[in-house]
Amino acid sequence: MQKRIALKNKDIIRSFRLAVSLLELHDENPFKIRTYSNAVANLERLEIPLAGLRVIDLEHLEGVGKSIASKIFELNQTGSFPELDTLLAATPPGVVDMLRIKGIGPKKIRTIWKELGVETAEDLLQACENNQIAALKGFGTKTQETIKNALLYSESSKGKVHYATVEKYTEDFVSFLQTGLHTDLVAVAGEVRRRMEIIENLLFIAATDQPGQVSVLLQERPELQQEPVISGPFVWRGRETQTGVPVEIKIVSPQTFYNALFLHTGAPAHLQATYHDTSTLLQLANQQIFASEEEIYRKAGMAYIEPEMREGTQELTLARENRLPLLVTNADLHGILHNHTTYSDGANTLTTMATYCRDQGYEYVDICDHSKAAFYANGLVEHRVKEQHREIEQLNRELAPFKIFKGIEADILADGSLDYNDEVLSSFDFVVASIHSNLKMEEKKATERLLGAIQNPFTTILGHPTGRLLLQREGYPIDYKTIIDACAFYKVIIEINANPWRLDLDWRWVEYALVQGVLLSINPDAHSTAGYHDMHYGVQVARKGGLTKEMTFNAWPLEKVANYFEDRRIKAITEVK
DNA sequence: GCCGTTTTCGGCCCGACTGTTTTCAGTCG
Repeated sequence: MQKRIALKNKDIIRSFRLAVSLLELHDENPFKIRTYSNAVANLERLEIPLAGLRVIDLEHLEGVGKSIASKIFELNQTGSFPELDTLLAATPPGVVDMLRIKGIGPKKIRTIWKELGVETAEDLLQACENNQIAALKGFGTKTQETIKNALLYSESSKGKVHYATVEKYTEDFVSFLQTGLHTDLVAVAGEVRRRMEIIENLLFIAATDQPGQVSVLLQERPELQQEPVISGPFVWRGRETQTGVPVEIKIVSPQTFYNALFLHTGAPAHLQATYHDTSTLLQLANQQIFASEEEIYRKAGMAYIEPEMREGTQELTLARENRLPLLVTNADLHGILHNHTTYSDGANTLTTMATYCRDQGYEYVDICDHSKAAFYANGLVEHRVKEQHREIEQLNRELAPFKIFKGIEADILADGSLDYNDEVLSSFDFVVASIHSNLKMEEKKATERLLGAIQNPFTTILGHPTGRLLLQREGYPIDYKTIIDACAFYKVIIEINANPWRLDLDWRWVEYALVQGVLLSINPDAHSTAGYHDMHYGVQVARKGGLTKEMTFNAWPLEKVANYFEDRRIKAITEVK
């Protein structure tokens, strides 16, 4: 009997996306490919789980007919469907991997594969080095460079993961060791404790008087593969096999636990900081046993520094002068800005997005669907803006005192203008301006384009300033100081996009923004109710950068936010008259 | 492969941009 697998909608969508790419790669009927793409677009907007549906129910879904319905059903039964299996069997795995390369699509990959016989990333890099790619018809030196850069970027991302990928794992693993070793003295240290956006290794500190016990316990963790050559009696080293991330477990005596935790949390620049003019924190923690991290800082004559700030930048001076900021917390947030609904490319309806947010205890939610230039994301043409506004007004009457603000994520066009006229822009409570197209830009071009949007009186918030996707693509280069200075001058709020793939504005620029008096808003860019939970990651990087409650726009209460939006909107209308 | 009929087969088909061409295919969002 076949095992029934309960797939999530996104897993099903992922399989169909792969099928689309493979069909294109194998030069199948373009209309068939379009149909699959349409089905994917419709499935993305579905609020109900596909897993429980019968074939006959599936056939009634928009864009889904007999064939696709049975494929969805089959996916749920077996995890695949015959056509996908056939396509995969006809494609070398290395060629399937190439589909992930940004800047080239299935057609170009087909040419490379068929003309040059290239079937792996290594061969592809070699072909770039040998100038074979540039020589292909329809290719040139620029395409070859694009491919080479993408391969090198992907190579440099190997064995690294987003913070969000390992957070839950590290928490569970700490509990596991605490239970097994009968102690509370187990903690994650290193990059994870510092809440770095990209994690290159997992480091744990475990206190026990019986070091041998750790190896015994780890036999229950098949996902952890030891590398005996680099391990020892007081350190276990190896890898977490699902992600490939290196893992290190330091085994210490209970007395030295806090010293070890301290020494393995701060970045080198933090530990090398001097206190009382001569000694470093590193020396201090190596010389004397402490019963807590607070005690270490006290001894050094500094205020306690939160782990996420221990990077060796401005936090040491602030701690010495007892001027450390009181960092924003999840509990400080009153509302959630920048969210998508089924009006554009979100998975949940306006009502669902709003009531969910209300039920989580927030005072307000801001809906920012895509604007009309984002055709691919079903961006809102003018009459649909009006339609959405009517629905928001109706819901606001029903849900009061909870408030839905009418926002939009307006595309910043190539010339820095926004893609609606002033009249339409003035109909929103506020505007998030973001770049989504033509991401290949020089720093000068990108900075000027952003400046254009910042100078638009209707722009309230600058969305994900660099467009980066961590571990997947670098953002366009920008002159941070110029952008932040302009936001200060034109009173534009900067978003800290909380999606773990973005975390953009980068936390390294938070302090500079605060010094210039720029407000920051921690926004999830949620495309479903689940997306709201990304706020947590945004708060972490914001804290890392030193953000306070006062300077976090969405930590403001409803009335203050409403007044801010209205004042700004009226000022903009007056300005363009 | 789906849809919508003039019900059983024809039509479906974003816009901007890049990099390659010398008029447009491929890619992206």
